[in-house]
Amino acid sequence: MNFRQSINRPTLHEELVERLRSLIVEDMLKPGEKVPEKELCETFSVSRTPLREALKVLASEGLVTLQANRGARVTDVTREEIKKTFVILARLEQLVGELASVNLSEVGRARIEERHADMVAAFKARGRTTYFQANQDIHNALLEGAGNDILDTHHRMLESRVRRARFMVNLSEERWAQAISEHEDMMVKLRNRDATGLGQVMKTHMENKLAAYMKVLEAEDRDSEEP
Amino acid sequence: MNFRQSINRPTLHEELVERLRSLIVEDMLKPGEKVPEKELCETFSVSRTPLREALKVLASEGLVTLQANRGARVTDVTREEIKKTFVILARLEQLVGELASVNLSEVGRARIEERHADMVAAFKARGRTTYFQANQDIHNALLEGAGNDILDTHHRMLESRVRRARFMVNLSEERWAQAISEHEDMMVKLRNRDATGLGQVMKTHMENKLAAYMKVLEAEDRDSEEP
DNA sequence: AAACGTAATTATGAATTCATAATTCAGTCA
DNA sequence: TGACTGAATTATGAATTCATAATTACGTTT
Repeated sequence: MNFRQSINRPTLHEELVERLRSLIVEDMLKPGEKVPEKELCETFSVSRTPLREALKVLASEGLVTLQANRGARVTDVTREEIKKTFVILARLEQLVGELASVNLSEVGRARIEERHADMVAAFKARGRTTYFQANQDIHNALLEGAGNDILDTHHRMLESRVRRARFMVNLSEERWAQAISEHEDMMVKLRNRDATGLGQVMKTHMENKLAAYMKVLEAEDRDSEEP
Repeated sequence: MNFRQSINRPTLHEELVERLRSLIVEDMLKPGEKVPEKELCETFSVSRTPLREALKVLASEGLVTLQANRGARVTDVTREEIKKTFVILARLEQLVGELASVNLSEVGRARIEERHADMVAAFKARGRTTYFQANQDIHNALLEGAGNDILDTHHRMLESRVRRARFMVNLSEERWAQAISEHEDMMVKLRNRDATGLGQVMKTHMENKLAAYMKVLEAEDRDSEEP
């Protein structure tokens, strides 16, 4: 039995970090927008102290930007920063692949295979939400399977900064098909416990995501130039 | 002229994050030790609010561990966690090498060559402090030269957790010579702007540091078994 | 004397208060 | 009318206060 559950009452600021992170990642709070302490205190019915503590933590993660005496703003992640983040994420994903190949249990692998099937089905039915969810589950399972919690922490930090970008990318039908093919490849490598192979595929997978994202942005740029 | 200096007065909590981080990294506050808010407030003559904000930030970096209603303790980094951190650092170093090869200016490279010469001289004179400083400068210069500030941030976070370990490692004369040789190799690769090569060497450099560290620990274990 | 239970003390999480920097807005003058 | 000045307002950083959880100290019981 797990006694932790009953005892573990998280502190306010911990909960607030989660809630605020969600608000930002889910795009309820838009980039560049100022984060009004007062208003948020009312919505969450807490005082400013724990809220400000939470903002400090989010700032250290880079999700919000603090200016002395001018409060917090949702960090407006520039295109350049997104590139920089993806480059790092690609390497971390590679490491995740290598570690998961070795450390993931057979049970864990089987579970991933299941979710992979769900994902392919969602692709065929063009069910984006279901697809995103399955995709997320697979990546999380691999991350967990890698058995390196510190890697997990930093991966999550980096990913939260570019989450919006990742949503945009898969809008393209072409990229979607490519992503599925890459995932098929990942499953093959995972079945064979091919550490180097899985690492390589996952690195490329991420690099292709960046490339697709940049392509989308460039298309947008062209559109806005000639109205 | 730089006007920033005069205007930029960092907030208390920002300064405290720096001060506390130093205390932990420089081993003034030992792992496992509880961080007494009251005492620190007096030494820094600030109130608890900014100090606690700083602790929250350090906790999100993993340098301290918070327990609800039980305050903060300096995180006692286990051997396992040190391994996990080094594994990640090795990959980030590899990326640093690849990026620096491409992005570092010739002026920057020349400066690193100078510091490298200082480091070799320090090695020959067995000047550990000078060696450590030059070594640190080289790694920082490469990190900066990579031109990816997000990489920089995460690298620093990870490094601060294992700083003590890195100091221990270079105590061995054998490892010291090996490290110098690896650094020579790095300089060659950097001169040739061999991105893949420099990345590879830096990855291996870090992996060897871990190996040396583990060797030291195992020797200690043997010693403690048979007193 | 050891172990348990309870009261006193201390430390911590969170709310509130206070001082000051930033912003807004009204009034003035060109 | 529009730009500037300065007072009023608001928002923020930090200190203080308050309520409660955790720890310690003490006394009781066996």
